[in-house]
Amino acid sequence: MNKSSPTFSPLYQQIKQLIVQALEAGEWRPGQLIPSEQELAVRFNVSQGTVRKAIDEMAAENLVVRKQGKGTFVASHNDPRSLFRFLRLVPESGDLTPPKSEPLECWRAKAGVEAARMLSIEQGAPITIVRRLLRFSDRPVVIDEIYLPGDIFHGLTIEALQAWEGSLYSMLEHCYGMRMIRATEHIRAVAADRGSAEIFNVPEGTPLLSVERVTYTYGDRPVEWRRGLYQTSEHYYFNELS
Amino acid sequence: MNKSSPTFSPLYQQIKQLIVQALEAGEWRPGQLIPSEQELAVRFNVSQGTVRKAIDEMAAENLVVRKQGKGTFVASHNDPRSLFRFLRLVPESGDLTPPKSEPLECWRAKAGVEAARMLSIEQGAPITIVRRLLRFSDRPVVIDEIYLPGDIFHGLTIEALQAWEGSLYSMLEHCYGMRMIRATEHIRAVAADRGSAEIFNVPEGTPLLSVERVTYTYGDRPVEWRRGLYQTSEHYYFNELS
DNA sequence: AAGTGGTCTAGACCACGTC
DNA sequence: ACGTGGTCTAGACCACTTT
Repeated sequence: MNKSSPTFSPLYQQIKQLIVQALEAGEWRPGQLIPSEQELAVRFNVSQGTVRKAIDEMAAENLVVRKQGKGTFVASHNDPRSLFRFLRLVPESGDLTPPKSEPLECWRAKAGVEAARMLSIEQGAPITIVRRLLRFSDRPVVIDEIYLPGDIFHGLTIEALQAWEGSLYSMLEHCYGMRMIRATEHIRAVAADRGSAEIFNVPEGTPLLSVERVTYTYGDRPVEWRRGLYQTSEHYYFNELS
Repeated sequence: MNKSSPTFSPLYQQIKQLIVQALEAGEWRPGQLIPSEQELAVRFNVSQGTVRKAIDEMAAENLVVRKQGKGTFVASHNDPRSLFRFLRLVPESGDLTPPKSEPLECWRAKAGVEAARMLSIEQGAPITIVRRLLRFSDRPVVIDEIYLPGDIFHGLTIEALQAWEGSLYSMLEHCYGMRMIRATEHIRAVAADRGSAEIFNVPEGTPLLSVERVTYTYGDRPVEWRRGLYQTSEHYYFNELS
C-alpha cells in the first residue's frame, strides 16, 4: 500500500505513531493497562506481529511497560523504578533511599532570551520558576532552578509542591497530564557562589556540578528547562556508556 | 527442548551467546562481514527469524552493525561514528572535529588496592599506566590517566601510542584484539591541583570535571580503568536520559 | 539478476498471572 | 481454564546494494 512512496514508512511505525497519539490524547492514563496486542491488531486491521513490533519500540523508549501474563501498561513517574532514570546522583555509601525535596521558592515571570529558546516559546511568554533543595539523608546535595512554560503548568504553587509526596515529574504527570519522556543534559564543573555555598554549608568557590537539563514530552516538545547544582563530595553522577 | 527446565533461556538468547562467543574467539574481526542470517540459521539449525532476533539484540548493544542490502558487520572503534560514544565532551562552539591525543607518559607498575578492585585482578599484578592529553582545536581540555592490566596489553609503549592515528580504543582493538563494549562513569566536580592547572593554563583550584571510568569487554570483563580531568569552561559533558 | 537485511503475515506453542 | 505477552517457525514480499 506504500508502493514506491517517497515518504515510505513501515506499517509498524505508522501503528506506533497512532498508539503514541492515543497516549498523548490521554486515551489511557499513566499506570493504566492498554488494550492487548490482539485487540489493537483488530482495531488497526494489521497482524498481531506488527502491533508487537510497534509496542516493542515503545517499550524500548520507556513509553510503556510490558508485564508478561498481565498486559502492557502506560509508563508512569509514580513507578519507583523510574526515579533514578532522570536523577543520576548516587551517594558514595550506596544508600538507595530516595532524596527528600524541599521547595524554596515558586514565582511567575516572563521568559528571557535563554528560557524562550530552551523551551521553544515566545520571549516574554509567561513562565513559572521553581527553586528547590534535594536532601539525601538530610544533607543538602542538589539545588534546582526549574523553568516551566506558564500556559501549560498554570496555577502551580509552592504549597502544592510542598504537599506532594513523590517526585516533581510524578506531580506534573498527575496534575497536568504532562509526561516527561526524555531529556538532554549539559554538565560542567563550576565554583559555588555565595548563595549556594551557604545552602550547602561549604566554602565559596567549592567545585560543584552544574547540570543543565531540557526535558521533552511526546513528539519531542520541550516542556522543562532546569539547572541543577550538585554537591559531589559524598555523591557522584553515575552514567552508563553503551 | 527446554521443557520445564529451571534454567530456561529462549533459543534466540542461546544463539546470541554462541555468536558472541564466536566474536570473542575472533572468528570474524572488527569491521568484517559476518555470515548472513540465512547461513547462520543453517549453521545453528534454527529458523532465520530466531537468528534475526539474536542479531537484533547484538545490534542494540553495539556489538554489530546492520547494513541493509550489504550484511551485518562486527562493530569497530575505527568507525568514526563510535568516537563520541565514549567521549561525551562537546565544545560549546559545536565544532565536531575530533580531538588530538598527546601521550605524556607510559610506565609499568603493580596494581594497588584500588586498581586491583576496579580491574578485578590480583593486588600487585602488573599493570601499565598511560597519561595523556587531549586537545580540542589545539587547546588542552582533557587529562587522562589510564590503567590497563599488564598481562593483556603487554609491550605497550609511548612510541606506539604516539605513532597510532586514531583513538586509543581503536589501537587496543587492532593491536591486542580487545574490543571495548560498555563502560560506567562516576562524575564529580573537583578543584584543579598544581599539575593540572599548569597543563590547562588555569588558576589552581579551578573547578574541573573528574570522570572515572571502568570499561568492559565481552562477558562484562573489566579491562580498563581511567580517571579523566575535563576542563569545562568551553566544553560540556553531554548526556541523554531516556 | 542475485543476495542481503527489513517488513508483514499466520499459526502454533510456551511462560506467566489471574480467576 | 483462560487471557496475556513471549518464543519459534515458515513463507511471501519489499528495499537496498552489488554483480
